[in-house]
Amino acid sequence: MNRKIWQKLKCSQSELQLKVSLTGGQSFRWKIGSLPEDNFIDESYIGVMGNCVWQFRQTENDLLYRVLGELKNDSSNYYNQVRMKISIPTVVDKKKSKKKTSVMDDTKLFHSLDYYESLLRAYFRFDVNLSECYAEWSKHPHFKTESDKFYAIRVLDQDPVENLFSFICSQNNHISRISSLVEKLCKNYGPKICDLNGVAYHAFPNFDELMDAKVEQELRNESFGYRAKFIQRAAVEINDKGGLDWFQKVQNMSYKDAHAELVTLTGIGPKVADCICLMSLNHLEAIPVDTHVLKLATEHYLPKGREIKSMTPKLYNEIGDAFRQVYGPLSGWAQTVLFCADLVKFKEGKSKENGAKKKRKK
DNA sequence: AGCCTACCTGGGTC
DNA sequence: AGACCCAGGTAGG
Repeated sequence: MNRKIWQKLKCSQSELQLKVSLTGGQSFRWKIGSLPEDNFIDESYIGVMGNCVWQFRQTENDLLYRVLGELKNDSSNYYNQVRMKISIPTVVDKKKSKKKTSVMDDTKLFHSLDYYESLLRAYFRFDVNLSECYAEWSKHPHFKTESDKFYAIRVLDQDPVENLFSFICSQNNHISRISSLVEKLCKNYGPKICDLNGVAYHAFPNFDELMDAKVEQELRNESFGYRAKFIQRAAVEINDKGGLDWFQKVQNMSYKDAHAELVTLTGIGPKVADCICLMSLNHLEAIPVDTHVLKLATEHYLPKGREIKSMTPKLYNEIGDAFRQVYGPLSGWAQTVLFCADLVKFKEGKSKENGAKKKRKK
């Protein structure tokens, strides 16, 4: 099997919209892009997941994928080590291991095709039938009006380590800057996977790479601002709590207990804790309440006429409960769809404003 | 318990 | 040109 050959995974467009699922603010590692030799006209996405560099695109009935590069030593791969959902049929190529070839020249995949498919099924949560979910959630009028445009947005099942540190970076920030900070973490502390057209692709570092006291200053020099301290401290605290075993434990707790455990870490408050619960610890009833969701909640989910001065823990819980009441056990997924819809509308609104202003200037 | 303020940085507005 | 505002918040008072 060759890296250059596109593989197919059957998947209709009503079950997956790649664009918003990958770039709508859940993960910060997917970029629209292609290789110079690519000669298709549709959009493709390149990014790192599960210690592999992937390229994705989509046809009417299939998800197309290639693995452009991967870490040879993937013992730190969370899908293997932390989740242990997948048994790995590693392809051992004795000839290759004797020869000292760089990863870049290696055109052969390290694992069986089943392995990569299993990764994708887990990552995109293909066990969830999304059309059925949308039908159920559309019983609420707000979801029904929003979902026409924002179809088939999937909640990704991400690596908890990457997810946790990425969302520490997310506070008080735009997606574009969050992405650049996450890239810096990978570039400076993560193992390099391969080079493609002069661009180096790195896996996300393990938390133990971020523990050293000097990391805070290094990150400040890289313009992380006050998040630098949170990252370094959280890494130490995770280690003290048991590292990867701790992530496993938190995943197995009830949602409420997992949330309580996460907020004990420096730099993780209620909102980021819910992001982690929802996106990488399998607690799909978690509702991250940020400024956008607060707005949605007051407009559509809370009793009207209430004056809101600030976000208190009590109000935070009320909003989460209101969404859980309406959307049930996968309410965090429904909330993600609404959030993406609101985010895109917010952006469009801004660009319209700007367009109008430019016109006025003329 | 609720409310306030400081916190880094980069991009946009006026 | 140079304040000022804001962005998927959190800690500490």
